[in-house]
Amino acid sequence: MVEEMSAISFVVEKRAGGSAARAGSLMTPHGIIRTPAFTPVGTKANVKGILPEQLRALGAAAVLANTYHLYLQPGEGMVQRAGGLGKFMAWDGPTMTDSGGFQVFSLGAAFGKTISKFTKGEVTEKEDQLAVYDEEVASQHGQLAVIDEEGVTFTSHVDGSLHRFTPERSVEIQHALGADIFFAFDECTSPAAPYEYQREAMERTHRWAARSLKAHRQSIDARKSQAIFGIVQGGRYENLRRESAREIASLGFDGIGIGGSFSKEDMAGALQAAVSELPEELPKHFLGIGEPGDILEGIANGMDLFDCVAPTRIGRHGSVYTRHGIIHLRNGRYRDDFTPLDPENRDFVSPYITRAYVSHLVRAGEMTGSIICSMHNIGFILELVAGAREAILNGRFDEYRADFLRGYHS
RNA sequence: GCGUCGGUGGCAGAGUGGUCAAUUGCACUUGGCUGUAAACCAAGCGACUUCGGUCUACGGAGGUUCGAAUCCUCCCCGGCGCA
Repeated sequence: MVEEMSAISFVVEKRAGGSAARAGSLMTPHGIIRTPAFTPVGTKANVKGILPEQLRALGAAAVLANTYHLYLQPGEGMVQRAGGLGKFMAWDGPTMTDSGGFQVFSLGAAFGKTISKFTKGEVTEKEDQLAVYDEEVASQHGQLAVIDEEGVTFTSHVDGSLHRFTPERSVEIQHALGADIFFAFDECTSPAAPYEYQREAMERTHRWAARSLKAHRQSIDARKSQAIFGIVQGGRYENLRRESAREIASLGFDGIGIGGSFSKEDMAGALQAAVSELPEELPKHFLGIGEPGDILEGIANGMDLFDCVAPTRIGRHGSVYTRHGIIHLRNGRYRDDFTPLDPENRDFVSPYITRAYVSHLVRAGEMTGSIICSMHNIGFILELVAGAREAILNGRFDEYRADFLRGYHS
């Protein structure tokens, strides 16, 4: 076997005693990411409402952007001419790009429906029927993405034009975007899809993974400056997760992404099954996760990297994380609440800004309210994850996690 | 004083004889949001209810009618015009 060069390197520095949690360092061409780490999502080359220097001040190490969105607007060529994603958005730290695989889901099976990455309880029969990709269903229900063996055909949500992604095309675009780490093109399935479909999609994702990797290896330049992560799928089924992990691990990626959908109850099991089949030394990214509790769950199961839109989305919509759970600033009770956003949080936003003030801004539709909440939430999650890393290094992660959860659900 | 137009739920503003407890927007209340079609989406928003309804409501008081937010009379209030 030929020695494969990689643009990144990862070392595990400390393993927790009671769980699979570990602390490490991920060296990238644009700096070190101390793990576990949370990377804020900057889909269209910006973290909504937040400037790069503010991100840095909040403690973010890296930013994750999106291939599909940047391809449509402003086009990967524009980003390339700017000198790559980081230069383009004036972020000098590490960058990552998602492959567009999530849009196969969000513009496909999930289009026009209420289903998300997570199921809560049973899925209705109607949702179940619509949870797989089918050209006929697509035309009937207005889906913007239709899948086949070779790739995915998208209708642009921006202007309705028709586009085609294949694994090779996704890699080509991601090379132009130039992030330090990017993902193989995959199919993120609906949690409502039945077992048979999860298997079919997973196997297709494996074929796409091999094609993505092959396409990446054909570019000597890209291999010097960019790393590629393969994505494990398999939905909420442990046997599929195990099988997928084995297959993706065998291909020789620089790192692993755990993708797809779960039901809340089965997440830990699916994760454990996948991790048990993955090489210890590879960095592992839990795609699209998440909520504080889910991040801690991920860390406990050996995840090193996380990304999620939740901090900025719920923040923009007027909700913030606190040590005692999420609060909705739109609620009437906060109009006269002159306490800080989260009295127990140390980030630079919450100690100085009152709930009453943010409540006013949010009610008045002022973007500053959304920005404050987004900044606070990103700061909160970054602090949570940084605290987890500290705890792992000090050998008391389990205690840290238990303490946090006790407060969060009180 | 005369003429004229108008007074509808927190606000704006539809409706002009039954299908009106009253369209719609905003405000308000509460949910939701996990690799961002999302500064978004959903539900509720007179009172009581055995959930079938019952009662009180469209400036006020009378009246016409089987039936009135809608038609008539008087009164009160406001805009505009003329004295």
